[in-house]
Amino acid sequence: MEKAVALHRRIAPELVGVIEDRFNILRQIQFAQPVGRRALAVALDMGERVVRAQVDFLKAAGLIDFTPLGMSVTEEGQGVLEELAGYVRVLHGFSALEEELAERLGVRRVVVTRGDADADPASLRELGRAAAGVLGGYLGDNMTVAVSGGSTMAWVAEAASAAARDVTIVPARGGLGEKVEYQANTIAAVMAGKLGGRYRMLHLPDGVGGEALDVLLAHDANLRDVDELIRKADVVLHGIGLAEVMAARRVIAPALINELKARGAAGEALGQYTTIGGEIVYTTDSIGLRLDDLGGVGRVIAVAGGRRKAAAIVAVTAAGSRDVLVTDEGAARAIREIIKS
Amino acid sequence: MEKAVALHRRIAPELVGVIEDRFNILRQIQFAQPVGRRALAVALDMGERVVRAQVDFLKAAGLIDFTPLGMSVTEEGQGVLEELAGYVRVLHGFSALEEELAERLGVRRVVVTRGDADADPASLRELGRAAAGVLGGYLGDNMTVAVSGGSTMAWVAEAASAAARDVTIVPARGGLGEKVEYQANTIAAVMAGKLGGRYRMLHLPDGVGGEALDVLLAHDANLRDVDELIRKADVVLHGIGLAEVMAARRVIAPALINELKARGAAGEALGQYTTIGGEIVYTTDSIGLRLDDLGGVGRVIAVAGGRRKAAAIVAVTAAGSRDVLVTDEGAARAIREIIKS
DNA sequence: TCCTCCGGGATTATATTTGTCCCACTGGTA
DNA sequence: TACCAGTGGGACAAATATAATCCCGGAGGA
Repeated sequence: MEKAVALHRRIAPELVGVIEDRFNILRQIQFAQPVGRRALAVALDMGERVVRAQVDFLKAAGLIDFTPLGMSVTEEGQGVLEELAGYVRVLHGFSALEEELAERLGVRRVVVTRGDADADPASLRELGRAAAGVLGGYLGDNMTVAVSGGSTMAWVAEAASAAARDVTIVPARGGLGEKVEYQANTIAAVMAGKLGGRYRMLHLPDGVGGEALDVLLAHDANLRDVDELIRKADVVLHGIGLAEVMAARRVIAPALINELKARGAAGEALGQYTTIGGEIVYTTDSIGLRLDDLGGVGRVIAVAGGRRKAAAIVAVTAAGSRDVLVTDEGAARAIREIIKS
Repeated sequence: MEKAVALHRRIAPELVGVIEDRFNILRQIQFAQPVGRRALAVALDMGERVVRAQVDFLKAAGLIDFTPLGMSVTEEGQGVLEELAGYVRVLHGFSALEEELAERLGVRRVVVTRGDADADPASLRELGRAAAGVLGGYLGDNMTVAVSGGSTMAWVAEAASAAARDVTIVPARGGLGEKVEYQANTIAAVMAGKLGGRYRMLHLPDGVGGEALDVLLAHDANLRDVDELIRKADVVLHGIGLAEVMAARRVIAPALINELKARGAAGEALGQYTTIGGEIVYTTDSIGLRLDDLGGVGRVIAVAGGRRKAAAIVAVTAAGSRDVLVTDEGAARAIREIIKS
C-alpha cells in the first residue's frame, strides 16, 4: 500500500486531491446520512456544484444511494470507505506532518520529502529537488537570489531549473573555507548556470573581521556592490548546520567549540549559532546576511535534512527563518519529537 | 499493491487513465530516447499538445530531462518506470484478459469484474452492476429491452438505474417455471421499476408447443403483441445457464437430460441448448427470441459469472451472442483455459 | 553549407468545470 | 388538512482548463 501511495504521489500528484475529496464526501455522507447535496456542500465548505459532480460519480460507482430523503452510503460504499481511510491516512501522512510542523515551528510553510538524509544520502537529491521546486514557485523575472553554502545547497543548485528570466544569484554571506564545491560562491555559480542567470561572487577570506573588514570594504567596490545586492535579495535560500560540526571546521575551532557548547548552541545558519530556544550566541565575522537580519529581504527558504539535524532546524527556525522550511521525513519526525516536549 | 489498484479503479478511475498515459509516455521515451515531442505524439498516437502537457509534468517531477537532442529518462525516472510497470501490470490484468477473450470468443466486447460467483456469491452483485452499466451505455429514449430470467439477471435488474426515458422492458422468451423472483416476467418488472419505464408480460405456461401454441397465439392478442415487441427489441440482455442444471428444472427432465448429454450440450440461453462448438442441439417450445434468431434485434448482452459456467459461456457465445459478454474473473480465467486448447 | 528535428512560445478553438438558479416532489409538522 | 423545509434533478451562462496548430531560433548531422 505504501508503495502504491508513494507512486501515486509521484506520478499523479494532482489526483491526490480528488481522492481526498471523495473520501471526505463519502465520510461526511456516512456521518450525516441521509443528507442532501446542499447540506453536504455547507458541511464540507465546498461549492454545491463540485459536491454534485463528486456525488454523481460516487452514485455511478455504486458507493452511495440517492433517495428523496437524501444520500446514504451503500454496503459497498461502506467497504470502500474503510479501505479508503487507510489509503488516505498514508496519503495524508506528510501533509498532516507538514501542517503540524508549520504551526509548531512558526514557519509559514513546511515541505517534507521522503527518506532520511542521514540513513540514505541519496535522499538529498530529492530534498534538493523539492527545494528547487519551492524556489521556482517564488521566482520571478529580474529577481535576486541569495544562497548559502553547504552540501545540501549543492543539491538544490543541481536541481534548479529555469522558471524566470534575468535572475541574479549571489552568495548570502562571506566564504567559509571548506570544499570548493560546497562554498556559497560555487553554488551561486552552479545555480546561475541552471537558471540561465547571472551570478556575483563574494571574495572574502575566512575569519576577517573588525578593522580588517572595514579596510577591505573601503577598498573593494565590488564587495560593497555585492553586499548591497545581497541585502535586497528577493529570495534567500540557506542550509542549516549542526553547531558542533560547523564550528569544528573553523580555524579557531577548539576555543570556539567550548564556548558554543557552554552557551548551548545547537544550530548554525548564515554564520550565526543559535540555541534551540532561538537565542543567537555567536556570530562569525563576515559581510552579507545574518540570521537575525533578514528584514530587508523577501522570502526565506531553509533547506536541511537528516534526523541528526532536527535540533539544529528547530534552533534556526526559532531564531529567524520564518518563511519556508524544506526538510526530509527523518528530520521532520525527529523535530516533531523534540517540539512535543 | 493489488489493494491500492482496486481502490484506484473504484474511487478514481480517471487516475488510472492518467497513470497509464504517463507510464506509456515514459516507457516510449525510454525506448526511443533521445526523442522529440512530435515523434512521441506520432508513436503514441496522441495529440502533440497532450503529449506536451504530460511531458512537462514528467519534467517537473524530475523523471525526464530535456535536451536539444530530445527528451530522455533520468535515473529517478528509470526507478519510477520500473515501479509503474508493476502497477500497470496489475491494472492491466483485466483489460488484457478482456481483449483476449473478446478476440478468441468472437465477441465485440468483454467486461470482466472481480471475483468468482461460484466461490463468493456476493460477487454477483458486482457482476450485475457492471452489466447494468453496460446496459446504460446502450440505452436511449423510447427503447425496448428484452430480458431473460435467472438469478444473475435478477442482480442486473436490481442494479439498473435510469439512463433514458420511456423504455419498455419485455421478457425475452416465454416463461420457465422456477422461482418467481428469477422469472423473466418478474425481472422485467423489477428492471422497469428501476429504470422508470414500462413493462409487458408474457403469460405463457411452460412446455407449450406445437398446435397448442398456435391456438394460444391465435386467441391472445397480448401474446402476439408482446412477441412482436420482443422481436424488435433494441437491447437484449440474457443470462447463460449450464445445460444440465437448466434441463433438470424441466418437466421432462430425465429424458431430456439424457438426450442433451448424448448430444454434448454445454450451455443454455434463451431456451436453446448448445454444444461447446456452438451447435444448437435442442430448443424448448415457446415464443420470443431464440439464440439463433437474434437478427432483428439491436445489441445483445450476455451476463454470466462463476468458473463452473465457463464452458456454457463459450458454448453460447459460439452459438450466437455476439455483442457484449459481461462475466467475472473466475469464469474469465476458466474460459481462457478452455479456449487455449 | 544546408536541413531536419529539437524545445518552447503563442494564439485560437473547444471542452469541461463551476456557480447559481429553478423545479417538482416527499416526509414530517403544525 | 395545508404547509414547509429539504431533497434530487435540470438548466444555463460564466469561468477556466485543455487541445490543436502554428511558428521560431537553434543545435547536430550530412
